[in-house]
Amino acid sequence: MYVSYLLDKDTNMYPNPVRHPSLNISPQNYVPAPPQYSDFSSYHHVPGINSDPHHGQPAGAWGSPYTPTKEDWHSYGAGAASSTINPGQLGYSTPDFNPIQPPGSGLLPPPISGSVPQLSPNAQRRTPYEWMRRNVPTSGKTRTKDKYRVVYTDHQRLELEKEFHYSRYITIRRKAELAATLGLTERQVKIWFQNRRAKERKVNKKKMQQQSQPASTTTPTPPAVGTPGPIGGICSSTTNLVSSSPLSIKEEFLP
DNA sequence: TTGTGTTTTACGACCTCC
DNA sequence: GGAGGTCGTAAAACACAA
Repeated sequence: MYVSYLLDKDTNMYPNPVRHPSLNISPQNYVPAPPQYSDFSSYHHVPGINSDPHHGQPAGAWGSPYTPTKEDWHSYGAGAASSTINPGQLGYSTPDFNPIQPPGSGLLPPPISGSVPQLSPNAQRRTPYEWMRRNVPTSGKTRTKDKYRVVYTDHQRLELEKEFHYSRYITIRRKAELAATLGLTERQVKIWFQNRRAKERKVNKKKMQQQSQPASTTTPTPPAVGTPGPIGGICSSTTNLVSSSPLSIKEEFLP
C-alpha cells in the first residue's frame, strides 16, 4: 500500500522500481494502490510507537482537527534536544538497520526474511538490507566537510512518509518519538518535514500549472476542495498549503 | 565510463508567534 | 529570544542516456 505509494505515486521520486527492491513487503500489508494518494484511504497508522493520542484517531483526512495538548509543547522543553551527534548515523552502521527497533517489533511488519527472494534484478543487493549498508554512517559532517549529507534508509523514509501522510506538521512529541525510533535527530526529522512540505508544494505548483494550461480539449476537473474522500481531503489540504501562510498552518492546530 | 538532469539532505536568511 | 515556519540554494546521491 504505502510502499506502492513510495514507489509509484511519484515517479519523479522513485522513477525506477529497481531503486528500492528490498521493500518487498507482504502484499496483505501493502496492497498496490493507484497513484494520486488514493492509497492513503487504506493507510492505518501503525500504532507501534504511538503514544500520541492523535494516532489513535482514524486515519481520516489530514485536515482533521488536530489538537496537541499543551503538554505536547512543554514536555520536551529541555529534554529531548538534538545533540550534535547523530544517533542514526551511528545506529545504521550495522547491517541490521535499526538496533533500536528489532525486526518485527516496530512500525513495519517484520522485515523481509532471507527466504524472500529478491525481486530486483539488481544483483548488487544480495540481502534484504544490502541496500541499507550503503548508507554508511557519517557523524559530525557539516557542509564544509567532505561529506555532509547522509542518505536516509528506505525504512526511515517510509516511516517519515507515513507520518507525513498522517499529518504534514509533526508535533513535538511525535518528532521525538520518530527521531528515537528511526535513529535520527529531532532536527533531522524537522528538516525532513520541511523539505517534504516544500516538495509537495513544488509538485502541487506543477500540477496547477499543468491544469491551467488549456491545451487539452477535455476540461480538467479541478481538485475537489472539501471533498470528504481521502484524495479530496489531501488535495484541499495541500491546496491550502500552497497558498497558505504560516498563520493558517497554526490554525490547523487549533482545537 | 561519463555527462547530465533530478532528487534528496542540510543549511542560512528571514518571518511569525509565544 | 527561541522555536519553527517558508524560501532559496548547495551539494551529495542517484538514474539514465550516449
